[in-house]
Amino acid sequence: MAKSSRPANEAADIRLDAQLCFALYGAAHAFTRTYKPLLEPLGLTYPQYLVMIALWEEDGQPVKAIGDRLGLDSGTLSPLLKRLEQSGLVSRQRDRDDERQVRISLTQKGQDLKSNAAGVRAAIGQALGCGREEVEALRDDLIALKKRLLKAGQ
Amino acid sequence: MAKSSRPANEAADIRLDAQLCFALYGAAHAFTRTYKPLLEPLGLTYPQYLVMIALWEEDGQPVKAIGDRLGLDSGTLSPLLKRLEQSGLVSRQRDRDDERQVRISLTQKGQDLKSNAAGVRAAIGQALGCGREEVEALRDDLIALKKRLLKAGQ
DNA sequence: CGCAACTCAATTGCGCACAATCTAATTACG
DNA sequence: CGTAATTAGATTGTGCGCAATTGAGTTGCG
Repeated sequence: MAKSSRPANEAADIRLDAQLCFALYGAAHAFTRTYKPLLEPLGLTYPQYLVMIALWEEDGQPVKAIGDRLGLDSGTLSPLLKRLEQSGLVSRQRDRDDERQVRISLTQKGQDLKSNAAGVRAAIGQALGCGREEVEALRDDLIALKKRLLKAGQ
Repeated sequence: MAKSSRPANEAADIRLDAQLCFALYGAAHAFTRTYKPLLEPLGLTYPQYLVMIALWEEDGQPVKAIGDRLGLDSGTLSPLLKRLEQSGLVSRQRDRDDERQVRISLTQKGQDLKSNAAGVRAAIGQALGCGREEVEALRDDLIALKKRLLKAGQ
């Protein structure tokens, strides 16, 4: 049974609260708002933090690889990486074997920042305020959802 | 047991794929990418579509109410609403009883657009490619997640 | 009443997101 | 070999998202 009042024709229910996309939109914004005060002391925005994680996982990646990893293109990454460079966290150098590529490397300062990330992660865990299993289940559902959406768009 | 290879200390797992926030970030982007070609014929962006849904639910709302509903502030809404006005979908007029407020009303064209929204919704349902129950469960999890995050940030 | 506190909307400035375009470098192929 | 097609990254332009500020309007309180 439906859990609350519904229009007669369920298929046409266009209300915001009925829609998965709106719930996703709101939850994503809530997440970045939660991160903001945690990342501010590190001098990072949330997308910059994602790039740093990608680099902590594997240093020296070309821009393209980072873009594939995060689902971003050069139009977003080029200026973002330039800001990270200005912050002294990464350096950028052309690959000698393929001069089209620009490899992004962590500076010492960028590597050192990784230790702070554990604290951020812990604070987020607190804010989530629910068990690891729940979080992992939701995460996996979202990954599956993303795959279905991307596949549907070819 | 863990479902895949993991660093020794699970609590410190900072990998992108381990994180709920990244899954959420990716799913949200995948959603707006799925919407984009569907909304383009209507001349709407995804956030504009959300505003239109809010107005189809209740016409004549002040900017503040729309902002509360969508979690956006006037810095985002003022220019967005101006664009909707230029598209001929809404009109804006100051409330006579409280001249601080600007009420947003649907034009005839804005009201007519609602019928197209059903098609958009159906196409998204196709792209989701999974049962209504699953979608609703995920939606409710996300709404709960959002509430927890916002509460944690006071 | 009169002034302080508050509320609403708009604006400015910065950063992300993405389409479209451009340049340079590499690869494929005749 | 040489030209066409492809690929990487940067740039430009538009729109969202949000903090901070501004200014007009309203409310509260002595």
